Amino acid sequence: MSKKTTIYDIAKALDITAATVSRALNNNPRISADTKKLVLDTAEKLNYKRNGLAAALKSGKSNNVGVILPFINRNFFSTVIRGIEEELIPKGYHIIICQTHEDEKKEMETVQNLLNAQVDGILISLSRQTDNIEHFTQVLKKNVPLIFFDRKMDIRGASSVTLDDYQGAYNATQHLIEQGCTKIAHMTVDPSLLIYKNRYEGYRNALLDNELEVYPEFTVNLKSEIEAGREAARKLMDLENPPDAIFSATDLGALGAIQHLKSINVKIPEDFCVVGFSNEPFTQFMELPISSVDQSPLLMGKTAAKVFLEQMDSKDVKIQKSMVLTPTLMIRQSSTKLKS
Amino acid sequence: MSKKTTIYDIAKALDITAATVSRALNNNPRISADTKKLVLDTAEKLNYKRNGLAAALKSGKSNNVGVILPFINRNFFSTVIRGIEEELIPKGYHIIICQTHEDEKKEMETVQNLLNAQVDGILISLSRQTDNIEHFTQVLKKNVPLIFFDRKMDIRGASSVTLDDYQGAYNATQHLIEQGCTKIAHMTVDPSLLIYKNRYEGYRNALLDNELEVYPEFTVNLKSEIEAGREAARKLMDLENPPDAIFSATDLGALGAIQHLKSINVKIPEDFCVVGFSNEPFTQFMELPISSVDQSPLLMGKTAAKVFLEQMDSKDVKIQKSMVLTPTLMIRQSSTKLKS
DNA sequence: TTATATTGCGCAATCGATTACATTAAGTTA
DNA sequence: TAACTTAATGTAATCGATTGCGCAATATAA
Repeated sequence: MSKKTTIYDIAKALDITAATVSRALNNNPRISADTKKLVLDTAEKLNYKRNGLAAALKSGKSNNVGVILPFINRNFFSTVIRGIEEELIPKGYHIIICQTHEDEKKEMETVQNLLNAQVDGILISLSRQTDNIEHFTQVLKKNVPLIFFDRKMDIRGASSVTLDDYQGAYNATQHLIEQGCTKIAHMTVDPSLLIYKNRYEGYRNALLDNELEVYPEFTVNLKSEIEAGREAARKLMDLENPPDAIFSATDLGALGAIQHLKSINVKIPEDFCVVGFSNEPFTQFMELPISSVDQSPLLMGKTAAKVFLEQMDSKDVKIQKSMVLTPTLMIRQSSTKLKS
Repeated sequence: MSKKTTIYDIAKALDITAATVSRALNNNPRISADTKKLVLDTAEKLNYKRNGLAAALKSGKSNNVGVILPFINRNFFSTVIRGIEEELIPKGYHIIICQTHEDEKKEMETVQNLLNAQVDGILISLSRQTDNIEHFTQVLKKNVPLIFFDRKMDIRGASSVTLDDYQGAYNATQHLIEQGCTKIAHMTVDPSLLIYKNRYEGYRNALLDNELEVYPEFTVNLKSEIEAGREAARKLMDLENPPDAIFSATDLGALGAIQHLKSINVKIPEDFCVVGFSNEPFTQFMELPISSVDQSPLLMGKTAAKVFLEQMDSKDVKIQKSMVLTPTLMIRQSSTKLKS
């Protein structure tokens, strides 16, 4: 276990001081080209590796950024992460990923932990439960960039990258209307979360703009689970005047609904259309591929990362950016009544 | 932006030295209970937060562990991560996740980066390409625990947690045989990777143990993609003497095969059985749920984390552990010819 | 009562890199 | 040539926490 070589070792080898070595390694213009080369060569020879911790301690910059999200094992989130990585790793950052499991308390703890670990920034997608903002004001007070993605909260000083959920929902609903559906139901999850509220509004306004009635009993809340989708579809179809289409705010909900509809021999898409939301991979694998709204998770991650980098580059100026990505409707068989 | 409080601030407030404060905070037995209480109270009052970087620099322990894997946006891997987190976060560790995208060069870079960041340990699932071991011996030389999961390499000093791929494949094949299939084909990916080699061996030996012939043309290599599965199935069915079952080393391969089989009106499971590997979520969502071998990713992650903790607890003693988890065959409709 | 533990805490070095502030030598200008 | 730049490097403090060693005060033993 050979001791790691430090700048002092290099200094000793060249009979100069550690300060000079440090400057040479950092390509400081006040160091002569000759010395730089000597230092670089010796560093190489001695197999020198910069001790990130020491540098971090002194400079206050850890080169770590924290990413907080509800779950990692969901395609949407893991793809966002991939986007973040693609931007940040090449810049020398490390990504610390933390899951909240939709638990506000855990979210608050995690923020504290990351702050103690001296992260240079925090990218976060809110837990469902969260309504406290104290932990976020703490982040901002410490002048640590805070960027929300997907699930945001409006806080002065925090940036955000979100999807235009309203537009996505509007487009999906409009598409169903264009397919000839007139009694369109909506499955939502937790209307207290902004994203679901926006999806509902998009759905609602598309109906209104097309002079279709908005039946309250056509909007059902459910957990984002497949069984819940089945159950909700059952209830909808048991109505006196059942719907002829469903726009679901989640893909699993849509899938559950389709399963129930098939089980009661409803023909999709001939007699019933379904559109989901998130464009989860399975939607295209199904025997009956499911139409869905794509959230561009890769782009969202990259964008959030870029916003973070901007904020780092100009720590003095206070930047606050709110970016909204445009969703893409992926039209598949589950809603293709008419061939266009 | 108030300056962070340090142990010196606490010391000054109580008119004692920072050394005492440090010891009190670390619950050192040489500090009196009274002093400890005072320090703790004052720390609370001044909103003191330990600077992890400083502690890390001094102690050489960063409380970060690196997790390296090919992709994060695959259910198997993201669930392994969840398992790792569940064990390590409560112990105060942070998890730095890095993706190799199956690129050996990137893997080597990543290992270097993590080492420079002074991680306390590295948990890794090999990239497909990797055959170099230099970067791993470097890790071990620095006395940093190295634990492989799922995709391993045999290196002195490194531990591993893997699945008994052989057994999983054997059971799957045996199950197909018990369903009455006699001409069982096998879709594999990259036979140079140990996991696929073992799956092949399991398949092969199950056939041999049942005195079934092993036809070379029944084993096909493919990428882990759905189209490849379709294509491979086409080739298999075009054989003079086509198979009556497929055991695929990947779920996407199985799905692609099923899609092709359906398209040529082969009845599953009546006339043809299919079993996949990995138990990806979609396998149970399908209209025809696909049998698959579950890899217990959560358990794998937890186990790998525990092995790491063990190694940390006894840094002096050299522990090398190889753990093999038992797979579970999830029998679903795609291979249920006979009701048991 | 003297010798010896034990308890509680301070002193100061240390981890490795960074950087404001000298300092020295060489080059330039008038 | 004196006065002044400029270039290149050195000095030493600093980031915040940890820890071996030592010392004083109190407790225990002989």
